[in-house]
Amino acid sequence: MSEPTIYDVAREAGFSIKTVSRVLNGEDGVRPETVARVRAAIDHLDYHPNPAARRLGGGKLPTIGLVVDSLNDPFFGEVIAVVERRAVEMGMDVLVASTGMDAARNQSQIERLVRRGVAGLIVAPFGEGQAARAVLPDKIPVVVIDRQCGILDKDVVRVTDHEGAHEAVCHLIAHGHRRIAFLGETAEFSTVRDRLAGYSDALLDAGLEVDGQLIETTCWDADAAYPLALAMLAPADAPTAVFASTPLVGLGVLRALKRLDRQDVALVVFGDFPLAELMTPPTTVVDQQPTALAEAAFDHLARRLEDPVAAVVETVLPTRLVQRGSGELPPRGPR
Amino acid sequence: MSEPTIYDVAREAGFSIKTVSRVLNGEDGVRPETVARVRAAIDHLDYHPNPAARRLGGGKLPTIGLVVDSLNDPFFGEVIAVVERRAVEMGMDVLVASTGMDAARNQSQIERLVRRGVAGLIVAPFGEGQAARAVLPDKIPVVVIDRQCGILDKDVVRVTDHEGAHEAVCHLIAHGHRRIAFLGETAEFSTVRDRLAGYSDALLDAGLEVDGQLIETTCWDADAAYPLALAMLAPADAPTAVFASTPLVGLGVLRALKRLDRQDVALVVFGDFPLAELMTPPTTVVDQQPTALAEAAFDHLARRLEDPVAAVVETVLPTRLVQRGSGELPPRGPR
DNA sequence: TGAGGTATTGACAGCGCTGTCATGCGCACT
DNA sequence: AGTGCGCATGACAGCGCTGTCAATACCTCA
Repeated sequence: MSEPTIYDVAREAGFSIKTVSRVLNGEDGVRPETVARVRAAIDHLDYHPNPAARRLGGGKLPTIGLVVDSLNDPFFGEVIAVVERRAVEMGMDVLVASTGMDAARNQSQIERLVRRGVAGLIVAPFGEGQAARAVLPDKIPVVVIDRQCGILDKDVVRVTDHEGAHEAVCHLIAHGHRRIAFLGETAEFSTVRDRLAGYSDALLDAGLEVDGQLIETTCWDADAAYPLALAMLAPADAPTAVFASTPLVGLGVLRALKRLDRQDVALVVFGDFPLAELMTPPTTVVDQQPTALAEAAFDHLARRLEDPVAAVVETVLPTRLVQRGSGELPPRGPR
Repeated sequence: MSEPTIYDVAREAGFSIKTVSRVLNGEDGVRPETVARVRAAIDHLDYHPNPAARRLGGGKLPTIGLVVDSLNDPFFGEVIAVVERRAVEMGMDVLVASTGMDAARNQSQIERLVRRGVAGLIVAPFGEGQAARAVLPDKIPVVVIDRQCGILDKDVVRVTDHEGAHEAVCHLIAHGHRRIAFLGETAEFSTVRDRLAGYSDALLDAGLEVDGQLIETTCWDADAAYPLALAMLAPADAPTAVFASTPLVGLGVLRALKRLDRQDVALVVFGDFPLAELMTPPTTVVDQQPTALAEAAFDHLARRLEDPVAAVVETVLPTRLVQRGSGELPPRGPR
């Protein structure tokens, strides 16, 4: 009635549990004929090894931990979907954890997953440098996604934040804009700093000055971004274009534009979002391909699961400027 | 160096492991003074019980399994976020699994989670009736969300699909519409059938006829809905209003409207979505409050975790018509 | 023919916990 | 003083697996 155990398989196959264990783990030194007999017994009984027992016997769970800022963010939604699909393909499952942008919670979540015995971790770490590094475990493979945070001894998969922002702002400049706002989340994220640097460099490259008045880096989420965007766009000398460093910030900006009933402000958002093409005008974005990022992260994790001492790699995926209309608006003349 | 075990705690506290175990599990028959000493030892050593060992000793993992159609659907994103937050609050964690709208995968995913030893399951079941019921385990608590599927012996949390659709279509009728299209995913979902029934009833209540030409129930996703919506809206006698039975279908409709450059077709979407208010015109929706639904589902699961034989309850949450503009458009006159 | 090696398999302990049952103790009561 | 009981605690097996080491059979080579 209850689940078959390794003893049932051993009895059915006519070998000891150890031999069954060997077959299960693909160890060699077992005669092919024996392997076949054991396999047949496994199939016949529909046996599945008990992960808890395996773990107790000194192993890891067939489980991957995924730690992200927020589980309902569309960007991470794509990541979760990809990671789960890939994990299931290789017989593993996925424990999810959110940090809620809180350093303490970030740490406790990671510790919990490690104690659970996950085999590996994919993390969008919250925080910076030493502090961020310190909470990442060393005993199991970890792949860092989206951010770098100065972590040198872990595999990292991220996108060309600087270049993507640079390209976007150059694009706006090429369309005649001179006063371009930057709205970002907290500068605690390396991504935001890199994108800000790309923004600044683009302005400097064009011989324009970087005006601190046009830079806002406290837009924690869309709700926080909205009033800040309103304030930024209200003055008579308001910027003629806006660069939003994340989709959530972009959403706040779009709300502000809607509220002000303005369709003449150019906008480029870093990070694509589902309904961008339905905006009026359709929103030009820097696509960071969350799917490809997640696939790459999983590839790295799978590789390191096989070979824990493989060399550390940092993968930087290219971004892609998707012109849809909002980024190609000309600057509005003075009122 | 490695994690402290129950033996370490026992030694530190000066009791046997069994007494520590009793304290850990809140069993009574332990002197308060002893409890305090054991607690102190636990804190001092920063001891955390090993879930795998617990499970092996005949228990369940402190883990909840969550099975949904798709992990990057915004609706389920909200559900995941709520479930994870609540789970972590009570010291549990969350294994996620997606069915990809595939009955076989639905079944294998559920089986896998059960084998892993999750303590409970929250499932948006795929499929119908007996078949759907058969894959749900009986040994652990299960809460069914979003759909009913004729499952009578499990807690269910869903919304007023029929009433919500009825209200939406009445709303369109009240604004003068007579030819109203229904676009839905597959009729395999009870939700879609219920919403279709609400739609039909609203028409009949108003003395209007139900025209099969205006009903489409094969819009699996936004990509499938788009051409179907285009076809539906192309003819000279096209409907003047559309009711989309899910946000994904609504997205397809919005794309079609954008493509046709029509802003005069009334639209109500069942299910809110993040950028609805930024559409032109802003999209009127039937809000199904995914957050409240997830909270209720978790409440039920927590209750049943404590009391496995509690009476089965079905919670039906109200929907709310959110008027934003698209649902209040008047019918366009004949061309 | 016998020593030594290799290939294959098995016996058994132990992972960290919980369940079962036993033990010891102090108390009320006869 | 003797009996019985309830309370607090402990000893120990067992959950299903893997790691270590031993055992057996069969070869090879001298």
